[in-house]
Amino acid sequence: LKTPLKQAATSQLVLTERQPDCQPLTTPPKPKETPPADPWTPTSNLKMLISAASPEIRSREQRKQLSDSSSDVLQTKHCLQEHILGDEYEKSQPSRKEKSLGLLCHKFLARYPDFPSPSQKSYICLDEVTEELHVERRRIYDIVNVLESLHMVSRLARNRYVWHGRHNLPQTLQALKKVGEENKYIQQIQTIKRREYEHEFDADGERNEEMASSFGSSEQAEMSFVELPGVEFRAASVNGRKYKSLRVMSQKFVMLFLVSTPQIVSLEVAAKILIGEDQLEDLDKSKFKTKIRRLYDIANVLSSLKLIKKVHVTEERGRKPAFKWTGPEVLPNTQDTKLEATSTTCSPPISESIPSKEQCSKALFPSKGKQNFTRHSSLIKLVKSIENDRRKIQSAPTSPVKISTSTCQSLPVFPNTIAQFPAITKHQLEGQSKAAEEMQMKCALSSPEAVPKPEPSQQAALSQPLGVCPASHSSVSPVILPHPQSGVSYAIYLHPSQAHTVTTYSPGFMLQPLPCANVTGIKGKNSKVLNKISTEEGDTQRGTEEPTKSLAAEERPDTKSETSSQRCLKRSQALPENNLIKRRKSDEESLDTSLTFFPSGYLIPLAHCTHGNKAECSSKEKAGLCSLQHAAYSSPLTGVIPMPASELKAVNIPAFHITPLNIMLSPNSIAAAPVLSNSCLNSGSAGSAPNPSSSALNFMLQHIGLIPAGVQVPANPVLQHVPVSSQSENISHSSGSTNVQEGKVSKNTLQLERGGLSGKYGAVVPLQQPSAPKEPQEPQAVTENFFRTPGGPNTEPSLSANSAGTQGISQGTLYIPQRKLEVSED
DNA sequence: ATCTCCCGCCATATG
DNA sequence: CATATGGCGGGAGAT
Repeated sequence: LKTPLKQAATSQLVLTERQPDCQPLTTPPKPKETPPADPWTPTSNLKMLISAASPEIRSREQRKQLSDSSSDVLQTKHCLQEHILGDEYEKSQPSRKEKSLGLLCHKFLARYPDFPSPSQKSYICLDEVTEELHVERRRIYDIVNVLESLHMVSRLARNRYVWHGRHNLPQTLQALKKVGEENKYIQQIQTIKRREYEHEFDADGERNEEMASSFGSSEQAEMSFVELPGVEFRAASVNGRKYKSLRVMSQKFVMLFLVSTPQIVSLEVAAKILIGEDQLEDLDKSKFKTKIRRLYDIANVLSSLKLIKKVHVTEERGRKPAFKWTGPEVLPNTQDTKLEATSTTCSPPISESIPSKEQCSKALFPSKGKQNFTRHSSLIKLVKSIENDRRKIQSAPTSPVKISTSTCQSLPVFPNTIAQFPAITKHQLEGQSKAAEEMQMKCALSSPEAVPKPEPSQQAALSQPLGVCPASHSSVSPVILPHPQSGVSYAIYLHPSQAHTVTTYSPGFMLQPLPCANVTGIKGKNSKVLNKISTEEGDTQRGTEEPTKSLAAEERPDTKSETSSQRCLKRSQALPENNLIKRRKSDEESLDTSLTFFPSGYLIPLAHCTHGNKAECSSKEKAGLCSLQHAAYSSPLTGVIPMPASELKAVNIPAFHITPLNIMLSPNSIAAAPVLSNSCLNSGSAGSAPNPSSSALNFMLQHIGLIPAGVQVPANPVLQHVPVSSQSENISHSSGSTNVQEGKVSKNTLQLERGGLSGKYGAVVPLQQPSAPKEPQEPQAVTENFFRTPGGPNTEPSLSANSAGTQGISQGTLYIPQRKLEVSED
């Protein structure tokens, strides 16, 4: 009722059919009185006509090519839509796409330089823009609002904006990342995902509880807008209390990318988080829909900026729309002096704009400032959340591992390492324009990404018997599984965070895939694990990487650093653990101190692990950082399995078998994956070979927190299939479902063998390089995910060393239902 | 059917 | 008060 049916009008016209002059409709919009004439006929008719023409044709030459009637109709339609088009002939590409926000945004952006010279500011006059672009004002606001959120423009006065271009982007992103971290977004994501799987929608207290804790209990409406020093909203303008929701949403959305490990965020999750923040009370469906709509709007703009790109995450349930961050990796800033963010809520400081360049550089270089973060609700929340976490931990049923601070501390800190970073960064910055961006990417890439090509040296390392020790850092440790026959060892890096899934690859053998979910009994889980990301759309990405793509699946040196890291499995996200750590950190106030935890899913070369992890890798630091150092790097993967070169390739190949393991770590456990054992390349056959003593294994697992103290894991190959659940709760559920699932499992296995699926399971990374490329191609998507081994060429993953290191982790508990174990192999 | 998301009404903010 | 902003959600095009 409300909206005048434009449709109705349309229909009528259509009926009328060709009307040479569209004119009658000058003011089409409000014919309320013409409701339902024959809605269908006309409409359907029109649809048919349109559909008749293939989309392509339609868009290209629909005009000429189409038959008269159809063209007429189209025209008519066109006229209607654009009431003003006097001469309809011309292009008239009514297709909806032509009017998309994304396209419009491109046009808009085309008007201004990415990096306008500081000296001359460019102003934006909305009236002009709307006119020139032929769009309604409303649309421009959508674009501008998002740009404002990134501080690419700022409003001066009515109708007037200043164009800053991308100068502020680095700082903005850094600030956003920081805020995102402080906001526990990582945890929130986890929570949401977990819940999703557990029970689709059950509104039981448990859930609420969880939610509540995860999202700060109080839902203080904290719609805060993150500002940069020189770019705050001008007093005169939009400052008031209006929340600028689109702006805020946009920033939060971006934060999600910056914070999550694979920098992929599904709309669904984003929407939930954004909703949850303000009001967790009603999970209204309509609200959700609206949020999604808005997210699409934002996403379109961000896509135009090339900051994100659309992808799909495929889960068991099907594929869901998501976006992947393709923007610049955010530097882990260690301190921010310049980058402080202020919430709008507070009185906006009015500061002068600082030359962006300068700012950037300052920001990059730690001047050691204190955090200037303006305190805002997020901090408060943080505190609360921390408390909650602690509480949770303590009370946790399964006695989750607590991360002992001491452990962290024990790790050596290598401040120096960091030092290097800045230099690079600076360098990058200097070249501001795109060149700069590219450079960054390169830098980042150089190191770790190279996963696909392990070096020979690695093999050597592998061959050595590894010590089985828990890695020093809790967060990720490699698990090495001996492979009996092949003699190949695998290292699996478990990531505490979400993954929980580990994949084992067995060369020549059968593997059993254990769907995590099945094993675990948790439905959702696997799905996550399984999802694969396909990037089909990537529309216009910058040329930069194209060439690379062509490479075989295995190696694609990605150009983008971050990308690589993200590529890992889809599933995961950040772990709660990380947050914990962070929090603690924050509590202590010490910046880096000793916390070492790796970003989720990162693969760390053993050798370097120790230091690598330390600060840089620590939560915030990004892979990029690590990469720079080359030594430390991490791969976002959840599970990594190193194998001999020959095998490596196999991984890519569809044919090989992969057994996914679920390892679920208790949320708290930071621990890394344990190194199970190793076998050497040659070990050969024997399953019987008792390489890893079971006791040792158990010890490790327990140590790491992968299994509860009481649980014993058999020392044989079967182990490989051990699922570990990270969440205690899950475990419980699992037991029940286990049986049923088993059947399923087997099925899955078969499928796996067929190929294709490989990608879906956890990430497997071969440590060594495959000598011969067996199967060249796998869908890139899959490959990408799998092989993101960090570590550049130099990096050698020496499993041995690091793995042993972690003692601190001891507390972790590995939950492995025995049954599952049984199931697993057989 | 689902995913996208355009369109534009209308509440608010601004001047 | 007239406009400028921009929240919001219906509903239709794209797949």
